Amino acid sequence: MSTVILWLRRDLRLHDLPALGAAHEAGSDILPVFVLDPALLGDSSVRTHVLFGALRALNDSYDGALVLRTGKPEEVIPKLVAEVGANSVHITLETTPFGRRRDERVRDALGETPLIATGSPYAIGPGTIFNGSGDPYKVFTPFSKAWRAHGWPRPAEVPADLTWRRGVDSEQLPDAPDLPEGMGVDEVSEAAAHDRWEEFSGEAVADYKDQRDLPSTDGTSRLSAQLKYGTIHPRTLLADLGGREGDGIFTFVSELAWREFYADVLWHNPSSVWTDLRQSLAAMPYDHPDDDPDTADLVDAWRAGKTGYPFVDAGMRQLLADGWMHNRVRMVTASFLVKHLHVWWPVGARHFMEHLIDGDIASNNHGWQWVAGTGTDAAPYFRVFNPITQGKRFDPNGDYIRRYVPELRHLDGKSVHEPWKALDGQAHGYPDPIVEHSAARSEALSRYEQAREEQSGGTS
DNA sequence: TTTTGAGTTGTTCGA
DNA sequence: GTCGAACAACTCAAA
Repeated sequence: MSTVILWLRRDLRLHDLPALGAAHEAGSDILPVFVLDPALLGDSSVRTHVLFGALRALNDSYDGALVLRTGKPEEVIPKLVAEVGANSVHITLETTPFGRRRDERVRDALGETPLIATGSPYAIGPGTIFNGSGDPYKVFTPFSKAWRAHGWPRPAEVPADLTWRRGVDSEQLPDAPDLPEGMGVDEVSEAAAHDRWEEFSGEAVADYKDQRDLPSTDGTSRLSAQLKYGTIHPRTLLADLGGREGDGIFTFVSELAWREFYADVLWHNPSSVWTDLRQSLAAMPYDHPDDDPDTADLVDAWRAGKTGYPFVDAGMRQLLADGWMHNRVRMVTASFLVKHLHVWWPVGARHFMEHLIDGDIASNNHGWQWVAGTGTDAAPYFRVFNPITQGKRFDPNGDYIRRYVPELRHLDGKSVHEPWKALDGQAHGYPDPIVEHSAARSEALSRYEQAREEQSGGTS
């Protein structure tokens, strides 16, 4: 029996894995391998921590057959092919700019041995859905309609008679980086993903439309990190939902569609990963933390959750405490950095990517571009989130704020949204606002005005 | 080709 | 307090 390699990356599961089926159909023993690529492991110690947990769980579900190797994939994979005499390497298609370049290098290095991609991390692979003119969609709503109309493939079955290739040397998984003191993150594994999905899809999904915007509740699916690592696939979720209808389910499916939309946008515009997708605000004057100590201080305060705006600070501290931030609060904190502190979005996107266990480059960076007004289907420039109003609307009783900002726990109810108005006048170590809202807002609008005049070439 | 309707997530102001 | 209008202009998608 010959050997085929199953090189795993963002697909750390056993079930509903088309690449596994494709490898099996080659009629050979399967050698599953994960490459510990130093270029990736340095990105985020939090994500490295959850990745290692996911790999341990994967090895268990693969009956101990998973092989680990450290190094550049374009060196490790061809070497392993030669070592075990593999006749092909199977992968799930990678769609990010980094992953596509890496896979091309590996393909080149493999020479005659084929690198075969089956499936993708998405229900419908990026580069599949086009509008009536044959162009990629640039607006979410029509994309999502076409995406729904296209339909989704059925989940893939686990092959009944899998045989793993045995006797190949594997490295020990290194110790995972320690999490910061007091930090707790959700487990990322196929079992944890299915447990959470079962819990969420049973009842909570029906209330998703109403509950998803309230960060004090458990109203979201909290599956983002599982989807990022592929411990569960969106095709599985969509199939489970089957013909179920309702506002909650429709809204949840829309969120899956957003994930697919941003992946599609990035697929067609790889350079938009760290640069403005649209050039309409190319002339925007930003403040730069690397050039200006005052701006550096403001950005540091934002990172630490010490802006003096409770809803913003709760979010930034949730990120540091849990490796995750509620979506509503991601928008508010991102808007604050860009529009209140006047800092270019990649500065914030990098911070999020460093700390989010779900750090997904397409969703994260295009979410930031949406906020900043430089992305596809972006928010209009005059839309500046009011961090106080957002807190009052989406955390009316202040429970979320008190959970993450202990200095404010002595304040009851909604008084927590404006601690400077508190009668006791005691700061309890909580900072005053680092910028004044209406002045910061006016400044943002005036900079946008400058950028637009510059862009149009006008001198008025 | 031209036209037309529409576009995740909001804020502020004034009646 | 509530409510509606204004905030700009542009691009996209489809008829």
